[in-house]
Amino acid sequence: MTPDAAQTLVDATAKRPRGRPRKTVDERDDGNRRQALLTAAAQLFRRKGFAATTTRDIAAAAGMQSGSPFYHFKSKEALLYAVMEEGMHSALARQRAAVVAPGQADLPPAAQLRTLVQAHFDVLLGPGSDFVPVMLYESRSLPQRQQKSLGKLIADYEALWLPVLTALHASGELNAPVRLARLLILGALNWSVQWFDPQKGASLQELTDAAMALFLKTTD
Amino acid sequence: MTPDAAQTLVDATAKRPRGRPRKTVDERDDGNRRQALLTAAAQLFRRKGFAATTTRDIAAAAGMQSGSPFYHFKSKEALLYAVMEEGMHSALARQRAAVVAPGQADLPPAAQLRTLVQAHFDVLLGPGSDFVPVMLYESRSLPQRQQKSLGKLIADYEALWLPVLTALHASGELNAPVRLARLLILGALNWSVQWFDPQKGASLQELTDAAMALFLKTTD
DNA sequence: CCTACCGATCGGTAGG
DNA sequence: CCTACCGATCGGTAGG
Repeated sequence: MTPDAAQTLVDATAKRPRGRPRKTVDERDDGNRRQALLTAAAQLFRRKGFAATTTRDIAAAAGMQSGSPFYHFKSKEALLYAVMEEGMHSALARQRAAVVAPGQADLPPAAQLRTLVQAHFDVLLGPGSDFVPVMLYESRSLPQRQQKSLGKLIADYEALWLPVLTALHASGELNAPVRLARLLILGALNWSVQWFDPQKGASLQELTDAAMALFLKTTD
Repeated sequence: MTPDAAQTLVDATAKRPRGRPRKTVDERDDGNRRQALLTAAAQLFRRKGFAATTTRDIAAAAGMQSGSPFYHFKSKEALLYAVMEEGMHSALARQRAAVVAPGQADLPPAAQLRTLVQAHFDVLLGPGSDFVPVMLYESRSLPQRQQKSLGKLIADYEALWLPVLTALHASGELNAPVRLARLLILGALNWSVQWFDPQKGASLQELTDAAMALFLKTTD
C-alpha cells in the first residue's frame, strides 16, 4: 500500500459520521449474510435433515467460519425456526395473493381449488422451494414452544382451503368429509417432495391436472 | 448367602454339560434381545428421527448397556436397515396375503382397492406400526447401497397396486394417469403418519371410507 | 464476523 | 452382553 492510499483511508475514516461505521460495497448489506445463512440452512436441512446437518456445514455453504452463524442466530434451533417461519410467511403471502386476485372469487370452486393446488406445488417444488419442505418434514426437531407458534401459521394456511372444499362438497364434486378430504389432499401434495424430480417426468402443470382429476368428480 | 445355598450353586455348575453354558429361562432366547433392539430402535427412530436417536437411547430402551447393541448389529446404520427391511417384509406379506385371499380376485376393482388401502393404513397406523413409517421417513439416512436394496422391496409393494388402479382407470372410476394416481394416493395415505392420532378423531375404518370417496368416482 | 477454544456427546471397540 | 475406554465431532462461546 502506498502512503497516499493509506492517507486516503485515514481521511475517509476521519470524514465518517458518528455511530455505526459504514462498510465498503463488498461487505455491506447487514441482512445479506443472515439471508445467506437462511438459504444455505434451508437447502441443507432439506437434503440431509436437521440433526444430520452441522452448523459448520451451514457456515461453509454461506462462506463463513464455523463460529459465525452464532453471530446471527442464537442457536441451531433458532436457525431452523427462522427457516420455517420464512417458508410459511412466503407460502401464506403467495396463496393469499392468488385468492384475492381479480376475478378469482367469481370462478367456480373447482377452478379455485386448481389455483390453490398449483400454488402449493410451486411452493413445494418450484425454484428456491426449500423452506416449506423443511417446515413439513422437520417440525418435530423444534421445541414445543416454537411448534405451537408455527401452528398458528399452519392453521391460517389450511383455513384458506376450507371454504373451497366446502363448496365442492356441497356441489357434489368432492365426495368425502371436508376435514378428512383436506388432510388427504394436502398429504398427496406434500408427499410429492419425496419423489418429484424436476429434471425428468411430469411438469408441475401435469401434476396439478392429475391431482384435480383424482380428487374431483367430473360434473360436465 | 448361606453355605448351603453356595454349595447348591457349585453342584449345579458341576452337573452342567460341556460347551455353551445353558442360560436360565429369564435369560434365554438368543434372537430375543436382537428383536428387543429392533423394536426399541423402530420406536425411537420414528419419534425422534434417526440422526437424533442415540445408540445409547436404544440400548437403554432395550435394557442393555451402551456398547451392547454393537454385539448384535455392526453399526447404527445396520440397525436402521434391519428396521426398514423388517417393516417392508411384513408389509409385503400382509398385502400379498390380502390379495390372494379366497374370493378376493373376483371382487370388483373398487373393493380390491379398498382392501389395499385398509391394509396400508393398518401397516402405517395400527399397533406396532413403527417399522414402515421409519422406512418412509428416514430412507435418506441410509447409504445409497442399501437404499437400492430396499428399493426392490418398495417396487414390489407398489407393483401390487398397479393392476387394480389400471382396472379402475379402464372402468372410468379413476380419472387420472395411473402412475401419477398411484404416487398421489400413496402420498395421501403415507402423510397420515404425520397427523393421525389413534386416541381421538377418526378410526382407520372412517379413514379408509374417506380415502375411497375422495379417489374414486361413484359409478352406482 | 474470525480465531481459538471448551465441554459434552457420540459411535464404536478391546477384552473379558 | 458388560466394563472401560478412545477419537472425533459438534454446538456454542470469549475476546477481539
